[in-house]
Amino acid sequence: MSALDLEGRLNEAQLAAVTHGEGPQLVLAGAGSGKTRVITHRIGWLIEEMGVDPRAITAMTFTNKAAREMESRVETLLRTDRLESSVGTFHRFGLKLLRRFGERIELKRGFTVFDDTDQIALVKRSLKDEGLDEGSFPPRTMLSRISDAKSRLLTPAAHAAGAETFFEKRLAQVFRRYEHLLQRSSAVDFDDLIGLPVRLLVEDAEIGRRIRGGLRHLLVDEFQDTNHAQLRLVRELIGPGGNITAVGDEDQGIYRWRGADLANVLEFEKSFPDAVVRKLEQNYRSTQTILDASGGLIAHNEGRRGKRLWTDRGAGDPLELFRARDEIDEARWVVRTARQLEAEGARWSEIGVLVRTNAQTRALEEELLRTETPYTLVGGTRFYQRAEIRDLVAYLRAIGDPRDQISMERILNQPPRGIGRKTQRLVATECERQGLTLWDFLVVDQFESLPERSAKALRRFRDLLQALQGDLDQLPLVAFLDQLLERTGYLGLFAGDDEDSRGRRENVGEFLSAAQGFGGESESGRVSLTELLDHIALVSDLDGWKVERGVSLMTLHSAKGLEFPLVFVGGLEEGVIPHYNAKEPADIEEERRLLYVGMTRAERRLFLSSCLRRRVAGRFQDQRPSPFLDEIPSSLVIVHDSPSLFEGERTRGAATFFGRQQAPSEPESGKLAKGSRVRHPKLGDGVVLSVEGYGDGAKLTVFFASAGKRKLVAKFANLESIS
DNA sequence: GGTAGCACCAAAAGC
DNA sequence: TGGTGCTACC
Repeated sequence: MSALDLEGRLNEAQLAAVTHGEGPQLVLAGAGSGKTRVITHRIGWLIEEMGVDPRAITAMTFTNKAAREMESRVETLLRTDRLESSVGTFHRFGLKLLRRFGERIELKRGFTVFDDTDQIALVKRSLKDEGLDEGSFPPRTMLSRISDAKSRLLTPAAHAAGAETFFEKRLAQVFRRYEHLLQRSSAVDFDDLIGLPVRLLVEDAEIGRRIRGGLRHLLVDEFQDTNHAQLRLVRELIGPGGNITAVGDEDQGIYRWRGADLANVLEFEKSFPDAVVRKLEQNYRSTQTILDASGGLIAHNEGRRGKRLWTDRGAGDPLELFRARDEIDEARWVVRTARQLEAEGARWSEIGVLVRTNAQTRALEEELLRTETPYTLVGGTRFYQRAEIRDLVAYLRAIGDPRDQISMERILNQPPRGIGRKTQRLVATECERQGLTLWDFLVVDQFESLPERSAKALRRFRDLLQALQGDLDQLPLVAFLDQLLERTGYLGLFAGDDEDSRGRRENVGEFLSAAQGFGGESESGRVSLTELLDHIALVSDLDGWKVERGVSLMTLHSAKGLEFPLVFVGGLEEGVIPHYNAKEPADIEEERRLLYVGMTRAERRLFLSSCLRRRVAGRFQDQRPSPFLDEIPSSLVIVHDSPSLFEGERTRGAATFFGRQQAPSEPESGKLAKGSRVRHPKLGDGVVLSVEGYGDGAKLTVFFASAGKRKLVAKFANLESIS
């Protein structure tokens, strides 16, 4: 029937979601159940079959990557190369509205978007202004509390009203100051990109009508990651009975600490009373064994609507759990196993190694390097966070908008130009006294209270910026950037021949080429500058990451949305996952979901590992197995104990420790159970590490003091049990 | 004004 | 253990 051949491409549940009529629907999409397929096909269906104006459709995601993927998939589906619907992140959507209508809520034109580093700087400044010290009020904590308040759409006043404790009251003070400084810098933060559009929609009836009028269908991806403000934005846009398709999976909500509220999914009908709720339970990614193992785990969570994933791909191999002596032993096993899989035909890029914390990657990286195994560490230091890049961005912002205090201060003496700490302090008090911004102070040029030397340096700096402002109006962006480096002599900072300098020079070069894409030849740089800065603010490094570069090593958080045929999850220990900071039941549930997300990344095989002890913050610590291991059906897991557990004097303690848990999948094979001591006529005494199969045909892995690990078939090995 | 060395801290990270 | 931000010193 349809040009899109929906019936041929979709299963029944997907088809129902795609062809849903008017009104709200919630699609509970299990891991690997084809949720992107549903969203893209629904967009296609609305346009192609329902004749909806593409421009009246908006799809919101959380990451640029997801947005790009979604957009290109719809384009392929509709055989077009420029989709007219709007597909983008929440924040990009918000920013677009603010750039268009921001003046209606007193936003200055050309405002900047502050990222988290700027935010921290702003919090530190607020603390200073309020006379509070960073020791008792850690900026990071303060910021996350402020962000938390903002993501619940609280104003400083509303927040202050609810403040009772001493700390809360100080927090309210900092919050108020923070907002004030933000405004004075004519900047907005990420929370504002959601919160201010809500205000716009609520307070300005006319603009609200215009925005709503242009929007007929709204699709939201990863709904379990939305916070209160985002839910509110969505509701203001489309209304409680509107055409929203929200797709999400409460079992994959791992951003509670960032303000995400699972209730948005769990109690969806409260926000959208007539919503139709559908479940996608057929999985197209993993084996049934992997689904049952992860399903067994997640079933222990209370806060869920419940799903049971199934596949027609067959059972597949059991999971393997390796119990290592320490993280080095663990890393060796992971890498050895990975290399073995590669030797058997897997490609490096088909292997994903997932861990809870960044610190865990160290041992793994060392082992990967040692064995010359190709790998990519996903995440890590971000390009736009590097000092040299931040400096350049600060220049661009300060030139674009001299009121941006934070940026102005950053470049004031970078590279050094005679405006040192002392001068800066003098200038700051002077600004304060006269009630001027730094830039106004420079322009007014009343430097009487300053030493002549400083005054000269300040004038030189002001003239430099003014010259650059002129350049910006006359030159296209790229030429302007060259001019910027020229006039400031910035690269002089990295003139050296050492590796560090070279790297930084390269980064600057990379930044220039990234800027190439913005603005044509003829334009004045000013227009494209805003675009470039918006882009930088909204883009992260993870976006540029490609899979083809070897084994992927990353945290569980960054693994979300990815899949690998072969997956390792390391550090299944109490304190690692669940992390020791997770104390409340809700935190534990989130940790469980995190492991669930990791496990469900696997297509064919899943390997788990844990350590008996681990170096934490530089010292050894005894580790207990993660309680989550008990929640995975034991019949689906083969357990191996590290041979190194049975070496030397550690043998006893280790054996007792692990003796508690028997390898679950093996039927009793008489005396030859895992852990039992045996004697071989030639190889001498040993310990059974694992048993696969049963009876005479069972394959044993035995560790012999004389010969190391050996694989034997019970029938032929002639083993004698000893004790 | 620049920098070496030391104290301090260590969960995750999207936009 | 390693990375980072600040102080003390040159």
